[in-house]
Amino acid sequence: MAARDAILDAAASVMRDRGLARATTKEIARAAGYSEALLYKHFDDKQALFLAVLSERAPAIPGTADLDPAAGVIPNLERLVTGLLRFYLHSFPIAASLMSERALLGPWRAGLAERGAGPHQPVEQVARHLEAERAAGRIPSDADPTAIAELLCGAALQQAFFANFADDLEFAEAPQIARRLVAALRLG
Amino acid sequence: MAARDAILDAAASVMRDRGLARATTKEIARAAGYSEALLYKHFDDKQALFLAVLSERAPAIPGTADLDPAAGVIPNLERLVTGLLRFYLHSFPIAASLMSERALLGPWRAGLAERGAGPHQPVEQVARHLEAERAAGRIPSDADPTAIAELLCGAALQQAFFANFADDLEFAEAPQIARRLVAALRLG
DNA sequence: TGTACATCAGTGAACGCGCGTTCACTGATGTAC
DNA sequence: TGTACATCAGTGAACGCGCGTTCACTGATGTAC
Repeated sequence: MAARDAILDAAASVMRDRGLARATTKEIARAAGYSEALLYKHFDDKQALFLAVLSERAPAIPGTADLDPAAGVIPNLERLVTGLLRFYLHSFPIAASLMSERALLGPWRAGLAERGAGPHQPVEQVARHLEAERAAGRIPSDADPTAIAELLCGAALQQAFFANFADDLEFAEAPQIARRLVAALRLG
Repeated sequence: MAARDAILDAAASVMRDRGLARATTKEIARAAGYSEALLYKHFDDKQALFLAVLSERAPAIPGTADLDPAAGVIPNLERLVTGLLRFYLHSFPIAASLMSERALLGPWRAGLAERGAGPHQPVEQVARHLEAERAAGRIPSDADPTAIAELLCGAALQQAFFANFADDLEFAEAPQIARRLVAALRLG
């Protein structure tokens, strides 16, 4: 299935770099190094190809697995938020584009629901992390894990939007932004 | 200029309801009640029409003007965030769509810059409000106005994204969400 | 007052183009006897 | 071993369609004398 993978990779990169509107079958085939006709041997139609990209080429949500428990609450939160910034930077353009393609939004939502996923996932991940920290007495007992997760993920999403708007795909200042956002919560 | 206004209104509503991808000249003309040809008497081309919608039909950013100073810091912040939730709910789909139309992003950015506007505007507005509150000693002196504004605006943006994703354009729970987000900052 | 012309909002019908999709085909490789 | 056929990845060229855009035009209103 080398061709199928190449097509998915090409589609994902064209969607990211040129935008959903310019992600035509011609452009994707050219990027993949195959004919347009071959796309239709591997996918029923263009929409099926897009949905496959969405489900098989979605960037991984930064997890809490690789955090060092000894590092301290704040540095760990900062690392988590830095990961979120990078995650949203890459996934936002495509996810946002779907708002302009109502036809794709429904099937995408259904596909996510089937896999038990959805746009709330990062929030839930961060909220669970914060609950554990609170249970361990490392953040104030009156802190609201879900609301704080919503604030952090939301801010990360917005900063990713800014970076995309400014066409800054390096996003070198991600760690500083993470530090500033976490500090503002005054959890220490 | 009744026709021009009708066309702008129609374009804005089609962009919002059907998405940028379905906002064709035919669809817009039909919604406006005029011929497609007339669009080109009022706008050079489709892109010029879109840019005019973006600059002349952008929803107003909720200001601090109509806040009651006697109401207290927290309720006022809650009102501000409720306004932001509604603002992002309406402006997000179109702004996000532009990520899929790279050709429109550059001119749009230029147009915003010319008017001294941009996606940072809500953040700056909220940050200025918080600065005033801090200066008046109504929130802790170690609170970071800009970072808190980024958290609140970001969270509002993300909740608007969720609502659009779920196709919930009523967004009845906006005030509760605002209350939860503001409370999590523990500024009281 | 009538008349001749200018202006202007607005349109129906056509244009070329690029899109997604399909079709009939090729050529290499596998397989049965 | 050769031979006949099946399978399979892949393609060039065409298809119809809907898009943005333009064109030649109409009919109402204004204006000069």
